[in-house]
Amino acid sequence: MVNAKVNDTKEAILQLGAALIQQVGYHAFSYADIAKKLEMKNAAVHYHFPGKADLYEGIVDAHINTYTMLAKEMENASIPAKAKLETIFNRYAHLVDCDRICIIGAISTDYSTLPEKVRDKVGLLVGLVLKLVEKILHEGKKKGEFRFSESSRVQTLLIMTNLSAGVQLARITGKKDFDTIRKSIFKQLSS
Amino acid sequence: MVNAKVNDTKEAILQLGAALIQQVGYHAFSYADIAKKLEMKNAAVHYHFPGKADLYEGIVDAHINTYTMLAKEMENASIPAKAKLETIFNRYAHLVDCDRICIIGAISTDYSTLPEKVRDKVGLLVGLVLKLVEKILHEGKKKGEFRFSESSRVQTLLIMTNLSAGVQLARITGKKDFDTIRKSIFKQLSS
DNA sequence: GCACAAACTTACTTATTAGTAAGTAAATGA
DNA sequence: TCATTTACTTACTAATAAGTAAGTTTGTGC
Repeated sequence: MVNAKVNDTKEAILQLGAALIQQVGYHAFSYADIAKKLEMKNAAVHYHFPGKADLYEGIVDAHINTYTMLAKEMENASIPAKAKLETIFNRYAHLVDCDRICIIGAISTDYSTLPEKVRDKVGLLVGLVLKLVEKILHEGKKKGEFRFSESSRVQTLLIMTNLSAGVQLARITGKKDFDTIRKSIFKQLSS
Repeated sequence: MVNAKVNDTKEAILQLGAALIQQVGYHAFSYADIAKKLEMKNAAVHYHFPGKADLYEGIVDAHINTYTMLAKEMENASIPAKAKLETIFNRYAHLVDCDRICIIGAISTDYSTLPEKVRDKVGLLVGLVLKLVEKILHEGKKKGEFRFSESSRVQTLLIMTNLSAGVQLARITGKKDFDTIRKSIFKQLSS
């Protein structure tokens, strides 16, 4: 990989880094692993991300961007709230297929070992994701698509913990349990 | 630490190991960390657990024992199902205070890096925990303490994922969110 | 066509990792 | 009491970790 565009390589490192965090955990892979898979040298990874914490920060930043964009898209999309929520669920279902766990779940394991700067950004990311789902639920309730007795915020906490740990559990007990959780949530929301 | 009883040292390693897995993650601590904290040499830890995977296996075994005993106690206890469920919830609430995440959540991160032998035992452990809660919910429903429309098994999946990811989320957003989830679950169960 | 910066590689360092081999001190058991 | 076992320590090894300094190639603006 000689002289590829910056953003290509940097992007590739970010995506592989995120995949590894979600597949094996942050402390279970090294820069050498990344370099080997991307067919470059160790030092090339350090060129883009001097320290491993910088890589982590970059990955969190990327997820903040993704969810900021997703939130904007959903704000403007004129589709049912149910379809919006399904989009979120599909993202999590896909994780199970890739043998990944959700990024927030993965981060929560590493959290105590992260520098404060990164922790702060993680807080931002989590806030973003929760807000996104909260808005979908709120909209769905207002439009009569969803029915739930808790506040949208509390219902978001319940559903997002179902999703996050559902993906984790599926690793151990199989995907069927994730699908069961998924169905149950939608059933309850439209009862 | 010269000539302490086997079980004392071994037990201390197991407990510290579990704490570290739940606090910083399996791949984020070393035998040197354990040795230092227990004021012994690196090789002493290897004496009790030759490889790190053996330590992991020992920790999973210990949890299997704990939950087997807990299940037996609860089987025989003549207290309300609600009290039994509260015992489970208290265990998880305590984790938040110790800056730990739940052992199953922690394991799910490491899962892909574990040897098959350990994975199998993890499967056993998860089955045990789920069965324990399922029985509590089933009993509570039969006695009219709890009300829920799903099967006990599905309701267990929902609640346990709420709990596990609730503890993880609380690390990032604060304990208040865990308490919110807790209250909401009990409210829904007795509605 | 030349300076310069971007995107690397080569070649290293230092620390830490898991793990082992050999020795020792104290308790146990016959 | 003497051999054996248990629970270690001492002293090491080989591999891997993160990270860096210095050099090289390649594209770009002027």
